[in-house]
Amino acid sequence: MAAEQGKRSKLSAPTYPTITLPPRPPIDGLFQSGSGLSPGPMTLVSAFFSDPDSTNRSFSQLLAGAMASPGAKLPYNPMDDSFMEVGFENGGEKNSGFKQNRPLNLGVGNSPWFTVPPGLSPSGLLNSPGLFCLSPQSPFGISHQQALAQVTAQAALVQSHVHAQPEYQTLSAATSSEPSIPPSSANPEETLQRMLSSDPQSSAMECLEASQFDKKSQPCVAVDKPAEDGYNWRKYGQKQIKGCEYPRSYYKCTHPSCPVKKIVERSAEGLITEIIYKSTHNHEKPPPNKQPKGGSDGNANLQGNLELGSLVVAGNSNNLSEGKNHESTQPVELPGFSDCEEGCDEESREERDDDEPNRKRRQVLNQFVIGLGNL
DNA sequence: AGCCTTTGACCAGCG
DNA sequence: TCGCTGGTCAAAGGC
Repeated sequence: MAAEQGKRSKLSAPTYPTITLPPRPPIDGLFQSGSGLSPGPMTLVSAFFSDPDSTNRSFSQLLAGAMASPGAKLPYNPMDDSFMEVGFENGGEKNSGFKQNRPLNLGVGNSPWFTVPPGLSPSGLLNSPGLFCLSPQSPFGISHQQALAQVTAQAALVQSHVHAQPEYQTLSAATSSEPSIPPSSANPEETLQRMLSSDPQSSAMECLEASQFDKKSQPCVAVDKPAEDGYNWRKYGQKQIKGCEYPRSYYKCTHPSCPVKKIVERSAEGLITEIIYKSTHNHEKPPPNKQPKGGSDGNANLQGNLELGSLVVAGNSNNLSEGKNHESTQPVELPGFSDCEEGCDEESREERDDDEPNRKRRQVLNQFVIGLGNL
């Protein structure tokens, strides 16, 4: 294992991408409440709506801002069949690789990131009752259908691109030649209209209506679902890692003879910061009726919140036929979810972590995203 | 009954 | 060689 750790460190040391944080004024205003407490997702959403800085920004604007922002991409995670927004910057020197890959400060950055958690499909996110229970027509200024359409369309773009490139396994960086998702139209509403016309999601509102009724009374609680990726996982171990407040969890794919494992790491705040995949699925995803119920996978039992940190993929589930060895792992950071920006070393990260307001901001936004994804 | 998580023990690599 | 550390095993219990 130390060997593995060593490998990871070597492989991910100085060259893997880091993140550039685009301006993020509207979100910052969200965290100005002086309570110091982390509100629940819905509380946060309410705060979002009532915040003076955000009242003039529609949800579509926020989405468009995220998508159009220079670092924003929606990399497709072949293991999870999901998309995440990822932004990169060119290789800031990092001193030791693996552990360097911490999420960027949420609150410190300035971009209205709207992040789809790993394993949570955009449609899943937007279909979630937690999002739709806000109101049929969101105060953001666009309908949930529109939001769904936009995210789904963006996701589809990435998916088609990634699927065309089976070698893709480490969530390409800006430093690579991989084309990124083109920014949304300068006019987000126009973009939405185009997407709506091409990507009808009529079921979304049906789901909304049903879920509103069925789950209205359910608490908006963030549960730990590291990656709802369509595969079934069995937790086979948990280890307290030195220097980490929270244990690292080890999962195996439950498919017979499938060698895939994943390691879920947490930040000091108990939030997931890294999901490391090892090896390659030698099977297709289980059919939907054999997948975990309720949008959960085998990890649903973990406690705590979901933070979107970095995703490390060792191996390529789409690259089944080639039987390549998948020793390499390459962490990929998600913008707005890392404690560390370019050139940030351990020392400066600790300094950031000491920044209590920023830490709380991160927690709040994390919960926001988590809430949307899990409700 | 089957599958899951939990958790302590064990093992191997590294300094 | 030894202690530390991380990864895995496997028994126990829960759902």
